Order: sequence, then C-alpha cells, then structure tokens
Amino acid sequence: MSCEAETVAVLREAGHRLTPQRLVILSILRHAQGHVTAAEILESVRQEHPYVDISTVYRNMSALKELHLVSETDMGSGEYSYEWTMPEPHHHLICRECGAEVSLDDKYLRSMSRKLLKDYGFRAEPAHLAIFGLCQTCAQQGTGDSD
Amino acid sequence: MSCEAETVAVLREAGHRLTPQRLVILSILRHAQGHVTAAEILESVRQEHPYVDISTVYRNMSALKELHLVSETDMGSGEYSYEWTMPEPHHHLICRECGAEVSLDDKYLRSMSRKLLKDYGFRAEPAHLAIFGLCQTCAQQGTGDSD
DNA sequence: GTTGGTGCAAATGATTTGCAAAAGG
DNA sequence: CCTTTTGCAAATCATTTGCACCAAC
Repeated sequence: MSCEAETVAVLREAGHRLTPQRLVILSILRHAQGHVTAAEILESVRQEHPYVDISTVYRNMSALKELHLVSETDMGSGEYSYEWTMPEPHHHLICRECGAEVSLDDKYLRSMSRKLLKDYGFRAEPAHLAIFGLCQTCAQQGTGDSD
Repeated sequence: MSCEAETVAVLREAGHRLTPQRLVILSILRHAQGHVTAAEILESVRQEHPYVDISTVYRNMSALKELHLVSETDMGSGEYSYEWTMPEPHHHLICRECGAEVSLDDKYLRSMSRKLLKDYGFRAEPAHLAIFGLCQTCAQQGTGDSD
C-alpha cells in the first residue's frame, strides 16, 4: 500500500509519532468502507490490541481531523461518524425513518456549491454533507403526501 | 396569535395535553428567531416557571419533533439546536473557522432536492440543512487555496 | 533523553429515564 | 378518575482530560 506511506509522511510532517495503535487505527479507517463511529473503531482495534482505550481513538481522530485525513460527520444518531477522506467527495442521504443511508455523488451538490461561492464567497466543504429526509420506501409506507 | 391555536390543535390531535410549561416552551420557540439549544430554552422558560426541569424541555422537544413542529439540527457544537418549523424552508451556512452563520434560501437547494426525488425517490427534508465550510473572511485570512 | 502517546480513571456535558406526585381532560 | 406530564434525582452515553508511565525518534 504505497498510499499508506503517504499518510505516514503527512503524520510525520505534523510531528506525530507512529505508534502501533495509531497504525492500526489508520488501517481500519482506510479499509472501512463508509463511516464508522469511535466505538466501532475501538472494537476493531481491540481485535489486534485488546487494551487500547477509547480515549486513544478519540485523540487520534482529533489529530487526523486536523490533518484533514478523516472527516467527522453527525449522522443524526447523537454520536459522530468518522470517515477516511475520499479522493472523490461524496455525501449522504439519510432516512429519518428507517435510518437507511445512501452515498450521494458530489455532482448533485456541485452547482449549488458554485453558487454559494459566487453569491456568498462561502467555500462549502466538499465532503460529507448529511442530507436528511424520507427514503422512497418509508415515504410510500407513510402518508406519502400530507405527512 | 391565531397560529398558536393551530399548534394547540395539532397537539390535541396527537393526544397531548396543554400544560403551562408546554405552552411557555411553545411560545419561546415560536418567538425565538433562529435556533435555540435546550439549555437556552430552559433559561427562558425559567423566567416564567423557575421549577421547570431540563428533562421537560427535552421531552417536549421530542414530542414537537415528532409532530414536525420543530426541527432539530446539529450546528456542529456537540449539542442540538431546535427551531420552530418555518413557513419558508431555509438552511444554514456555517463557517468551520469562525462559527459564523448565514441563512440560506431554499432556492439553492431546490433543484438538487428535485433531482434527489427523481433519481432516488428520496424526499429531502425541506428545512435545516447545515452546510459547513469556510466563510469568505476566513477563506481570505487562511491560505485561500492550498488549505 | 525529550517529547509526544497511551491506558486508566475520573470528570464533563448533553440527553434520557424511573418514579411518585400533580394536573389536564 | 384515568392518563399524561412533571420535577427530581439518578442513570446513560459520548467525549474529554489529568496523570503517571511508556515508547518513538
């Protein structure tokens, strides 16, 4: 994995050390498809390092966030989700009803982002907008209109 | 306020009672411009009802959410904000750097929402998307490009 | 050897819940 | 009356922090 070397370099640059715990966390983040919570990361980490503490996970998330290597999102469940920064920005449709999630290509947001920059000078973060609503299934099961 | 009567009717329909606490909370929500946190609501409520507990605020928010009378948003501060459901849907641009907030008209989202419905059958909630990014001021102060 | 990282435990802050009493319909 | 709602206190849950020790560089 040559890309891991790149990550390592970024961490080094920032004056961070490469502890085994950190490397395991990195590996988990990079191999997880989609977002994971701190608790989920911990669970995975512990398969290799049983005594790792949740605070270590949080501290690493904090460091990785600052380096823009991971992004933090509120998926609406009260706890944050973390995701390895993707080469292609993308977003999430989240159903309020059933919690289903769909990845959404950035192209849906691109024209809006452009307008925001033009009209407000606001640089929307390219990744990880969480759009809440009702998925097709739930919309059909519900009233479908009045609700 | 005739609109309050309407709200009351909705609550009644749902089998909820009209306690003074609830009415005060409703009034605060309706008269607050913008979003307020549970703690802020409590503070206001206590000016009239000093004994009200934070749990009452949360329980009411929960009930009001279900009736779509208020919306809950994570403004990125670790605590939720609540807002009376507005007649005109709108959204928020939030600067990651300085925390500045700008209300954003729904028109910026409308074409995207339409596409989401068409392509995914997903009914995006009309209100309260929180879009994070960098405001003009902070973007200029920062690197402006590489960061 | 320095300095940053870790595990542990305890603190924090937000939200939720159990319960008995109070109040709405 | 019957059921919801409330206040209180205690419980949870996610996240943060202080500290002594350990490890990376």
